[in-house]
Amino acid sequence: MLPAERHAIILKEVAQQPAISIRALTEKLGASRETIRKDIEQLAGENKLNKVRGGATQIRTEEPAVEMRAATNPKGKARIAQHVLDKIPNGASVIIDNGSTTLAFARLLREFRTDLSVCTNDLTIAELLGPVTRELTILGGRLDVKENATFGSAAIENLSRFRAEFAVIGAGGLSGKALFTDFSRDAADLRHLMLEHAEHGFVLADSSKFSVVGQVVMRRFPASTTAVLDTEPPAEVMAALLEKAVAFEIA
Amino acid sequence: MLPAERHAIILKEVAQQPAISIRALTEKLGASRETIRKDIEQLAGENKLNKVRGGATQIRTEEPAVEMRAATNPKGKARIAQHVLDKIPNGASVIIDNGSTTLAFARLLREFRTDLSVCTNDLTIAELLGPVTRELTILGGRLDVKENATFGSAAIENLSRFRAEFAVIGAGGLSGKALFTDFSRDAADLRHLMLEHAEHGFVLADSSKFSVVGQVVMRRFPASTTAVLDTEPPAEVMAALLEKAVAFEIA
DNA sequence: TGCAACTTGGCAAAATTTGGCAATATTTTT
DNA sequence: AAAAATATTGCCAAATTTTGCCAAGTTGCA
Repeated sequence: MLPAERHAIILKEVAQQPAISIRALTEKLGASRETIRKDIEQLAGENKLNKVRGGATQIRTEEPAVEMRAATNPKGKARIAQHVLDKIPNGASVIIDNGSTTLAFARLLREFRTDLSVCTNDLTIAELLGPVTRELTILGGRLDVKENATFGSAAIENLSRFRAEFAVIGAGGLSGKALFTDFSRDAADLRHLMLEHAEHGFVLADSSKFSVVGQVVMRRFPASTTAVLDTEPPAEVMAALLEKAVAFEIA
Repeated sequence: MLPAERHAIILKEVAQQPAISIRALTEKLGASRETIRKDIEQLAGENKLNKVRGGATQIRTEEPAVEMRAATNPKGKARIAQHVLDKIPNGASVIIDNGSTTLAFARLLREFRTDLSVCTNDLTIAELLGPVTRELTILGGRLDVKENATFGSAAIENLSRFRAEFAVIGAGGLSGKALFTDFSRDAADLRHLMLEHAEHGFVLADSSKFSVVGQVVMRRFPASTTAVLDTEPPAEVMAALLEKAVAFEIA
């Protein structure tokens, strides 16, 4: 059995189920633990799968739907939202990213801040805040139906004409290895640009994002950016944040 | 059985039912109580579920009620919409304006045309057509809450980068004196640009617009534009249309 | 024969199981 | 209804198993 054959079978298995154990693979492939282990090591290096103790797990290629994410850790998201809200003065201009955490932030805004100028690519947030903000600008672009938000080059171009005092963005995942990651290149690019186009940026990541790794690694944030978490992150995430000098606060 | 597998199954169970007992999970997963207990502890730490005595419960959140826009569908608008729809081939690109008549057109599209590329400034139409069109582009800009659509210089700039085979726009009023009129400069400008950026333009005006005169007079349409009415207009409107050489059809 | 890939063995680390005991819930008895 | 008896569960610590990782040995192939 050639290595390429094994790799193909391993990837097929991992595509069919969320995880596969080394033990199961040794039987299926007739190879020793160590060989399988090295196969997994290599495939993990190529980002084809995640290496975990005892086997491998599939790399999540898309994040769960917004409704699902909104149901995850609502308390943590609300606490983060309140923390950020306290830092935004009345009358400010704010760029708000698409996502479940930023949606929680928008819900708070609707109740307590009716004098803001808001710019967003999230249609759910836009319809939520439209009636209560002083002005609401929507970023045009290709509509992603699942996210109910716009992305793509048109959105980026649209945003390039816009500046704000604050940017509030989300993240797909936060891990020790890759730090902030996202599930699509489009989203990552747009988010980065949002940070660059604001005087102060906030990156919201609740604890359900810990240990989640998306495919796209976000670029280094501008210096004016602060990450806001709801709980103390795992040790390796904490170490990575400190090493990369990412400013962060715990709500 | 890998931890990741167990976690996935536990979360699936908890998503399906409001609560799940450790006892049931030990049987289903073939792991000991203590392992399950630690799994639940960890997942609860990530706020994926609630840890309770004897098992775990799902995190439930109140979902904001989705307000449904009351949709009346007058016969005239539907007839106009059908008339225009017949002229648009499958796979075409279409710019759709904001408004109630164009909304009727969009409803038809949703049922009969799932292979179009659509560009619109109307969020209601966007959410209606998003799931069924090949691609949907939203024009960015200032959100008009009453219209649930975007307008302003940003929308115009956005549109300047966009071209389509067809444009389907509405009108605020149609009268003998002023011909096509609108209620805001923003809307009129955007509509005119939509016509200019399409090979064929359709201006939809049902009979309820006949005796209405808006504040803003629309500029002369491009030659490629056809007005579509649902009934024969009053004599003076008819005369004006003929005099100004506006192409029109009655659905 | 030489080289690369694979296997085997061993040890440390991590995960899991097991058993015990206290706290809490449930049932039975008074 | 209160109290006692019984069962269940949480939590802790030790024992057991599994796994990772390293190094040495073996196999297969050109």
